[in-house]
Amino acid sequence: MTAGTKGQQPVTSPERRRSIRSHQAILAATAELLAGVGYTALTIEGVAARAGVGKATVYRWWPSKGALVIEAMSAALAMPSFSETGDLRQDLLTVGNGIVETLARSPAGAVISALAADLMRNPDMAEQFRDQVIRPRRSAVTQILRRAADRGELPPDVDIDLLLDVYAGAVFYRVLVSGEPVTDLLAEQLVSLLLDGKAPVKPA
Amino acid sequence: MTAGTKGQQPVTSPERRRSIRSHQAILAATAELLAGVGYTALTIEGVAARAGVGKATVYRWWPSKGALVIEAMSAALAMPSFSETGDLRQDLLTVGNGIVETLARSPAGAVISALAADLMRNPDMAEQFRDQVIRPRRSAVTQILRRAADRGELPPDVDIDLLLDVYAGAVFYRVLVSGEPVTDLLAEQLVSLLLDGKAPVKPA
Amino acid sequence: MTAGTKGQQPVTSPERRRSIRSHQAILAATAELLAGVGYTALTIEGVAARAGVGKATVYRWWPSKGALVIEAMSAALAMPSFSETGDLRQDLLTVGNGIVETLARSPAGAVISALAADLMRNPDMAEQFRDQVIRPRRSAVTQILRRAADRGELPPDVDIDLLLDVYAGAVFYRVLVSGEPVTDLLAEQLVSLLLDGKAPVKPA
Amino acid sequence: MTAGTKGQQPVTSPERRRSIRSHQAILAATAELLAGVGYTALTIEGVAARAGVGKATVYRWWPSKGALVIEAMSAALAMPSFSETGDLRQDLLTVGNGIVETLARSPAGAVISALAADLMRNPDMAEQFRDQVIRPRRSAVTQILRRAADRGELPPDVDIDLLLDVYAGAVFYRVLVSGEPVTDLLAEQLVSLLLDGKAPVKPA
DNA sequence: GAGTAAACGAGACGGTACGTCGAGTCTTTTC
DNA sequence: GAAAAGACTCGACGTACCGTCTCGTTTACTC
Repeated sequence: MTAGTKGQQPVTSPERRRSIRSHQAILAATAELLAGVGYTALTIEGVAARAGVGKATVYRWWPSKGALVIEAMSAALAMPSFSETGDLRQDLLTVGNGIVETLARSPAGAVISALAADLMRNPDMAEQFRDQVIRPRRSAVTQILRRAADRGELPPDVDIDLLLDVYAGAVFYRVLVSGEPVTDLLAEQLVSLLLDGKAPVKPA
Repeated sequence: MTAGTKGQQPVTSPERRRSIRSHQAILAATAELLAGVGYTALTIEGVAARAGVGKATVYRWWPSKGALVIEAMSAALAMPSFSETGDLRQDLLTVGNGIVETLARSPAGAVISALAADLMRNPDMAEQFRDQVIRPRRSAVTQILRRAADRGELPPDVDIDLLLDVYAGAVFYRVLVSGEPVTDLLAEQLVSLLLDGKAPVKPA
Repeated sequence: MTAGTKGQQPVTSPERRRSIRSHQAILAATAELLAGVGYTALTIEGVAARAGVGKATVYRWWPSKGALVIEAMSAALAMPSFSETGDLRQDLLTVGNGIVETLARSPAGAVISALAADLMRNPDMAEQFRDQVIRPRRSAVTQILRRAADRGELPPDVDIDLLLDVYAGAVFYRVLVSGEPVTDLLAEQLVSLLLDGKAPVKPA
Repeated sequence: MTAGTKGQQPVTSPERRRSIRSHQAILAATAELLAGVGYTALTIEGVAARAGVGKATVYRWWPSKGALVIEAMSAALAMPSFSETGDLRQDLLTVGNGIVETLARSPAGAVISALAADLMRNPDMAEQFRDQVIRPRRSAVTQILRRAADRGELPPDVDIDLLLDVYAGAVFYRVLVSGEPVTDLLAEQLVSLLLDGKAPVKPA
């Protein structure tokens, strides 16, 4: 089960980890199974078996399936590739397409959705998720916007977090809830909304 | 498991349902357990027991836990209360606060998050969810915006669906992923963005 | 379950049976399923389905699976073929081989074994079984012995029932419990024991 | 279902059994339930519950209800008490009454009857049954007869197995099939038949 | 020949048990 | 002396039948 996170940190400090090999085999097995069968069908038992490891070894280092998956995902998920052009609109489009790509087309989107339930009920896990997955990726993008604000392309007091939440949220919601197709157009419409203040209009 | 939606409709037409009492007891039990223990910890076995019904009776009419929960939720979840003032900004704020309320503060938000994983992997269930939960609620709001567009308060070719996706998505994403607090301010910022085209700024 | 025989007779007298066709379809289906899947795997549900009949119709006329099977068996099982030669030894051998044939080689043996458990716990069923299956077949053989006793080939006060029990019992026990092979030799040894009073010896 | 004995041995060698306590609790619970509710009404679920053990633990070590019951029975059933007097007739009578007692009056008879169906369809189980239940008890009796044959009280080439099958078979058959009462007289008649070669006669 | 009562097919119902799976804990064995 | 192996208790899974119980819908016997 997902809960039971009483012992939320590894009981022993990571340095004590004897078998780095086991540790990595577990993460690798997790990543493979995530890609293969998805989050829900992934079991600790299966991870242990595939990693050639006892279940207890998994439980020693990770308190829950979610925690394990988050760590595996953060190791496997590519960081967004910087390619800052200095043109805010262009950069934002690139970023947006990256978001679309990750959430709507890669397996990561499905995994994040599946994590959602656990994240809501488990603040520790939510914190870990933000720490290891969201923040590193966001901060790269935040830099871009920060610099654009400094250049005057955005209001100096722009709420970058909100701006990104709007951006990612729209994509996420489409994929998850409304089920509308997510196309490249979406990124364009969103950039137009955020930069030009144009309420989104249907394409001609 | 959650999936397995091969037979997505009740095998027999609903008219054959003999015991309306059972049927409703099951939905009621589901709603109670959702509120009590949440989606993940809800089991068909528990629903059947609480409803005083055989497990087979549940399985006869609903193909999966998700389908059952969606139906129970759509029955239990209040429709947004209209209070159209004719002032678009005001109406949109009201709508927005309703969304915030539902997603961030009521149990419904947690349930929807929990459903997310299933919705991604199961198109039938996603369709049912949109049909029974999203569309009825959205269409009410869509009317408001439609009329505002007719009045000229919005561009005539405004993409209402996208607009709503942006709105709800931002809230959803905050609650679920970024974990930022969701306050009344959020609705204001979003309305400001959507209507005035102002990139969101941090409050003074 | 096999029990639950509270209403052991058909509630209504057999003359009221409306559909002789149904009645016979049920017996036929039972016989087919007995031959096909055996007693244990035979279900009332399966019988009803194969007979194109509602389950209730089966329950209306037979109180239990066992009762149904006994009736089907008694209808299907051939009576021992008389071929009395007047020579007791010869006749007894023929009878013996018939018993061996029925119990050890035909499906009937397996069915009777399977019924055993029910017969022990259910006197009504045991009585029905003796009435419909055992007695008719035994009485034919009893006649033969009776006549042999009259001719003086057996003591006039011979306990025919015990004699037959010994005969059939030995076969039955071999098949069922000790698992020794049951060959034609067995009948010979038993006849020799019963007629000549020779303790059985191993064949040369 | 009763069958399904594909994996007839415990998958792991018995030495791996961790909890001897569990193992014995299961056998004890089985014996109690056998005595209490009988074979047919005995369920693995019930055994597990009464033993305070998970169902899976039962299934881990025994492939079927039958196998479990056989082991429990062989542990619980008393061995025949030797009291060899050296007088064959007397010893045989004692043995016979023991058989009558066990098959016709103790619960063991009912259990064996109930096992019959499974034994017929499942050679592995039949073998286990003979190994653990029949053979140990028979060999004791076989010794007696063997010695009597050595003393010349029986033909040297007497077929002891058949002799015992006749003996036990007659009792078994009476109890199970013909339903005639099983009295002490039966043992006498059978001994008389086997030793004196007297066809059984009705008592005066 | 119409009216009526039952028996009928169909199958939903509340249940019980099935045999399997995975969770998370605990113990034994191995390196 | 950690970690592999895996047995353990527990609880839910989804399925199969049980025997009972409506449902309409045929019959086949009255009148």
